[in-house]
Amino acid sequence: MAFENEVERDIAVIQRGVEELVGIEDLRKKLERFYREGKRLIVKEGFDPSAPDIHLGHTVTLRKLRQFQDLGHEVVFLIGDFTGRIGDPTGKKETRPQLTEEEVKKNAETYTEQAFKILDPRKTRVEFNSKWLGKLTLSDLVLITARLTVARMLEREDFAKRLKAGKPVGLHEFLYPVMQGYDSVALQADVELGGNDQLFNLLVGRDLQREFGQEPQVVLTMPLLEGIDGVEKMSKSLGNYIGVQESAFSMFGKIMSVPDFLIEKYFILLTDVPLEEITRMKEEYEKGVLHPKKWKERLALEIVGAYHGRSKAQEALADFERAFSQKSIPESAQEILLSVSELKEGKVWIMKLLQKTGVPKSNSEARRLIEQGSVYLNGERVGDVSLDVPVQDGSFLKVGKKAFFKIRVV
RNA sequence: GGGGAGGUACCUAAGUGGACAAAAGGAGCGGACUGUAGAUCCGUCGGCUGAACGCCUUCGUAGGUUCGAAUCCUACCCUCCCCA
Repeated sequence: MAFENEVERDIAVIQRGVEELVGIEDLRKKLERFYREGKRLIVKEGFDPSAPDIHLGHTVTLRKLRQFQDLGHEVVFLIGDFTGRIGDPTGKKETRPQLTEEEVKKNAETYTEQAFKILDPRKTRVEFNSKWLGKLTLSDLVLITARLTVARMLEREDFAKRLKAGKPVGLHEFLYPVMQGYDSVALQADVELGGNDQLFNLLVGRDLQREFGQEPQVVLTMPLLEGIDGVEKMSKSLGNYIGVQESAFSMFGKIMSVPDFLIEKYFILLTDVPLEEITRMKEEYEKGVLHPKKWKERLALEIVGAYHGRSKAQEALADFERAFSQKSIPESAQEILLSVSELKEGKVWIMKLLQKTGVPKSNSEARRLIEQGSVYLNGERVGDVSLDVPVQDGSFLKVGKKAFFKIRVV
């Protein structure tokens, strides 16, 4: 076989961190053809337009897409504007609210803008699946669905589980994998990427392509990335996410609060540090030579550096040390504005001040925070709800462990 | 279409006329400890009021009975199971 070395080398790159790779022989064939005839692979991933904030969880597959681009292939960034109306059954969510065309457009823009922090725009094609799904007639749909069976649908773990648990399964939910699969047909995708929870959907695409006489796509899933709680999949709604738009300080801090047992996984999936090096660090950690905090710092530097640059990452580290090791004021504390008229003899009611931070969701919560001793002004605990506290320009407020504020009096 | 079970807070789940803002566990939040990790312990966990054991809203929805309803009645909506 010609180009054997190139193909095997590429496959090794592609396999890093992968959870499941279905159709490795197909992949080999496709890569071989790429080298022989120059036919680039079409690598597709679908994105939900209703959640346009990209976090590190999304970047796991985005980074993989980027690797394909670096190997010379074309990425189709597919916005599921049509599918989004149904809602992926993976989430416990009901049908999603219909987005207007403008909303979809706007979300798509912010979405791709963020995605291009990772993807190469020149090798990315953005598509919307309403383009073909919107044109299907009912009889088209019947013909497509006729190629799949109910038993096949029930193989999906999520459906099977809910069925068994006596939870509802909407008939329309069956259409989600069908439509996603049809996307692959419409795009003639060579590879489809997704999180491991997408495995079923991606496989349907493979089946469907075969039914339509196409070469079946290679299915590649990445592990789901646990969020900073270390348990649940990283997601915005669970609040356990690290957004790619976040400040260096906040990103750094969040990475430091990730449980130790995830360090290796984060390294593999979120950095370009070579696998051998990661393994070496892990061994050192297990031998007790490498302190986990140091290891994690390295991780944070890598990730923050990728989004903010090396020097900003270093600053974030220093700031982090200042805030937590030395328990003093981090440079990057958020400012809260207080006008002179809000002061009485240089004092404000502590509750007022807390509300300004936006941390407590209600006054009751604010009270709780104070009563539980989590509020510090200039390093001194404020434990009494009724206190009026003296503030000046530059006063420093800490709420809980992680929220820092600098007070500006104007 | 017939029969049965059920809808309680973020989740699981108790409660079947007053002591219920509602048991218990989990998640979350906070404190101690620490490395903003984990484990552990303690506290908290609808909202409003410069806070009182005062008020408002919440037990699928809308009405009703009652001094008083998550609990009883009526109608409606939704889900699950069995049969067809």
